[in-house]
Amino acid sequence: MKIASYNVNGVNGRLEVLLRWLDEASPDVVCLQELKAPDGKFPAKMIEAAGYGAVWHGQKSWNGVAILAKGQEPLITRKGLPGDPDDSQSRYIEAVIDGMLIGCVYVPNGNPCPGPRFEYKLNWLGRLATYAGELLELNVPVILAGDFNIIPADMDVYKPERWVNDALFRNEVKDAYKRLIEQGWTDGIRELHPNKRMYTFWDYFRNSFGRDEGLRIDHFLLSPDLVAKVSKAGVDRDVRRWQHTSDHAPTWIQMSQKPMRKRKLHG
DNA sequence: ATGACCTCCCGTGGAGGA
Repeated sequence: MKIASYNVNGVNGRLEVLLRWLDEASPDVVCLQELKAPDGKFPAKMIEAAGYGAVWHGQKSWNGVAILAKGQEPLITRKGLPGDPDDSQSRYIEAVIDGMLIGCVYVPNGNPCPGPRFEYKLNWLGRLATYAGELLELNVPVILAGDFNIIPADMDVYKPERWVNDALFRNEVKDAYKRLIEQGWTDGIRELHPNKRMYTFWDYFRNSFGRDEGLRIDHFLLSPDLVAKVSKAGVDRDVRRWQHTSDHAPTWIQMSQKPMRKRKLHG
């Protein structure tokens, strides 16, 4: 079972790229971020024609997240990150697929830093930590996948010294990621590739992709019972080369088997 | 380097992205 995350940077503007990638990569589950479309403009019919059921949480112009499942309808369990009823940004959606809880995450960018946008990011990450802790207590298989807008370590950025004051690499943000790991989540990509550069984003400027000046900011956080089941992980870098492509590349993990529908932990 | 490059919007440049 292959589970992917892809910040499409406009689901309608990139629809051709998305559909081609779905056809070629054939992921079982896809978490999409940055739809940049309101609910009524989500291209559900084209995605269905490609063989995928979908649930989505859109927003005009910005943000927006969706979960796709091959050959089935995801069972939606949540729209929006809990913890602030005044937060109107569409950055979280969650669904059950094959007995697994899939949380699709789009963490705020946070730039410029310092400033209100950075404060919003830190606040959002605090709410995510609270909610992620509740998810772990359920003792069911959970994956939090998406664009975290966090560069976890020096290895995850081409020139760390250039990014020290950026909202993606500030200590407060790296610490927020570490807190999630300390809760018991495992970084699925790093679990399989502990020493490899695994960039998932290259900006449009300066021929960043051609020079491989990238960032690893798209992540899979696995609940403890899923860690032993991850057999492969990778980045579909070729997609970043395509015409009219997103600045992110699709990123994925492969589970060696379907997890049990229910699992009881003892002790 | 307030840069570049790309999306969206009802726009004909601005905001947001990372």
